[in-house]
Amino acid sequence: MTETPPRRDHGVPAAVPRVRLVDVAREAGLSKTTVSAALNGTGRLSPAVRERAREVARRLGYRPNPTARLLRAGHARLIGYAVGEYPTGPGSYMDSPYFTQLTSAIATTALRHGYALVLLPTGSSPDEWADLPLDAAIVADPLADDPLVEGFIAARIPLSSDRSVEGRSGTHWVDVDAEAAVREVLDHLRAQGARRIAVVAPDTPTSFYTAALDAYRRWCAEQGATPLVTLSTRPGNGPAVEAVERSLTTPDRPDALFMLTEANPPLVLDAARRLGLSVPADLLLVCASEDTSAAHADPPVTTLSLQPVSVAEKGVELLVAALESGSLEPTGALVRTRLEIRTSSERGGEPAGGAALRRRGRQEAEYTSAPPT
Amino acid sequence: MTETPPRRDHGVPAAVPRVRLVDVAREAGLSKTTVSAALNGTGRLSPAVRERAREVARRLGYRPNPTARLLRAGHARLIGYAVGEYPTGPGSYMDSPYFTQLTSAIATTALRHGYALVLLPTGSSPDEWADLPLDAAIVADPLADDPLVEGFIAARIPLSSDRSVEGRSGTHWVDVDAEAAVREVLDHLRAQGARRIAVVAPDTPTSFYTAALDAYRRWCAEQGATPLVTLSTRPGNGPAVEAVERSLTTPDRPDALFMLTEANPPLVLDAARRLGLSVPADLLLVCASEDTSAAHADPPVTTLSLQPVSVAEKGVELLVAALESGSLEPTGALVRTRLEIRTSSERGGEPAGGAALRRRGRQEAEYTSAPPT
DNA sequence: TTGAAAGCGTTACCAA
DNA sequence: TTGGTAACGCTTTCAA
Repeated sequence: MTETPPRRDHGVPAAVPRVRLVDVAREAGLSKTTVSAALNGTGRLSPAVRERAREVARRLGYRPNPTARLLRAGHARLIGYAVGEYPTGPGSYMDSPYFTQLTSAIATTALRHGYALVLLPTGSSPDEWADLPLDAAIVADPLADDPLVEGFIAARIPLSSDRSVEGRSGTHWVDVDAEAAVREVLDHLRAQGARRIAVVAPDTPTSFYTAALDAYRRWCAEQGATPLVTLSTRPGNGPAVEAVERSLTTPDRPDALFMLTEANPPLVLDAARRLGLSVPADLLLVCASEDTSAAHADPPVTTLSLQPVSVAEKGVELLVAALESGSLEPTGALVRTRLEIRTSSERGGEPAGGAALRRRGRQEAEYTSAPPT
Repeated sequence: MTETPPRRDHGVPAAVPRVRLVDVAREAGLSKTTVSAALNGTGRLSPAVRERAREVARRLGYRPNPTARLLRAGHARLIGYAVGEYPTGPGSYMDSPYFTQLTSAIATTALRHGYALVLLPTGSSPDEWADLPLDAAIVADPLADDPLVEGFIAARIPLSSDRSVEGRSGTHWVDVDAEAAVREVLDHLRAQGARRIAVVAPDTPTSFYTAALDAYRRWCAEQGATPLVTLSTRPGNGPAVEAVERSLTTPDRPDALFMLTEANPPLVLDAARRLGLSVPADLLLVCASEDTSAAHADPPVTTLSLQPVSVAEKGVELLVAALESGSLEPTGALVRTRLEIRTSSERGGEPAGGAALRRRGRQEAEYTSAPPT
């Protein structure tokens, strides 16, 4: 006989009492075990029984309880995700194309490996996610002594983050090769004839920007050049544009600008234009940005991509590998950036307007104008 | 005596056998019940015992198993989130400021109500999330007969989406008032002197764009004006800019442009400039966009905000209210858009460059240039 | 004040 | 081939 436990509802008033495995079993005149095997395609069951169990389950609208399965399975296939940067400021990290692409790619990659991503609040305390059945976590751009990072490590939850966690048990890191990236940009600008290369960078302790500024200063020292650094103190396009204006109106007016601060490239061009500077004739421009508008700007803007997709993939892969193998061995990887050279940083490049005029030549036939009513 | 069940490891090789409640109980010489009460602050325990239990738990590094608590509690406080638009195209929905702000706001609002968001893949089949213990789901901009929407409804998982789910049991909808939005924009442009208002819209079946185009055509009919519609067929800034160029080179050249397609506003200005059109003197411009660069463009661009934050808040609130009350009663809400009028749509507005020249006057002292090395 | 035992809903082992 | 029973780890009722 199958047991018939009396149901004692507790908690939220359940509108419809959920159909459980026992309910299906009772209705089908089978045992829980048999029905479970039938639905999961496991065990050795006669086709007739299997089909009957399935039919009854379908008829009753049975849905296995995910939480119960999770408890049995011992893992939830859930990865927590948080971004450490800009803990306070207005406008979340989602305003940055770098972070949106990173977030999107992490979610996609995790999903491909069978894990779903749980969005955690920036700057939250470890207690808030203690009730979530997370198998692992990813913290992008952690703050110094990030409470989230420390919390996950203390909870022995495998963690993927940046180089600041290097070597700690159960952690994995991915970082961008800032040194190489900066050198590539500066060497490129110098080869194009730039002699006074200014940099606009955000005033954050984020590892990439710190490392990038260090690399810039080293490069300047090697070249015997004067570092020209302007800091943008708050996130957002407004402050970034102001920083550009300040940078370009310096006594020793630069002949090239390397925007490390993430800003909308057309806006940077606007700023230069307002100051009477023609890009690339008077000013070479390179923007560290993932903004797709760079390619369509006038002139198209050279960008340094921090390759958020690669960072995401590597971070997830290291984490998943450790998860599957059960290893606590820390691992890490360095990702190469990508310099996409466009007109804005090529001495002798076409001035603004050129590309557009050409484009107007091959007007497409897709135009649809509704007829007069 | 406390039971001492032999641990039989199964599944992934656990590097460190997790500390369970019984382990703490045994070590402290107490029962599971007592330790549980001590840690949760429930029951009536002597301060001494409570402290001892806590001390032992701390010493052993005990972490309650979230899944087990969830099974008891009957809910996971997890909300699934997916976006239906652009199921195939390259570049995810995360490329759009509207969706990033929506996503960010939904996550924040949900968290504030005690729910965490689980990112689901766009266009996934219902099987893929069947193992996730979701209490509810949100599908932004669902496709027609979206499999995700149908799956959630079939699984009796409370759902928040757009108006297409209106009236179905356990569903909630939030939509933007497209009709009112379009009328406000067109009336504004007409009041500024526009007579031939062109529209560029994406070629998607998304409810907002469909409704907006309908409203535009109705308005034109009322005014006895000719609808001038150009469709941008693919997502992204490139196709949007091309559509703008097509729209502005029409035989009956428009004197105002209403960009429904989400594009980077400075890029739209660029396109107009390349065609020899000065904004706002020759062309009034309004962009439906959440892009913050609109305010900093030259001239600043008037935007129609679809208020993703309001949409997010309302959607989550309706869902949470239903979750807490256990009601299956469908609910819904209409959100008002917001027209942010700037120079680009004001006849007689300041030409490009003006704002910047003023700004250069009050140069700030924040500039930091490193001294020569 | 403390603790034994009964669930929560599922899957896996092993006996019938 | 099928089914009883014992976990998974926790909270809670109820009896001592």
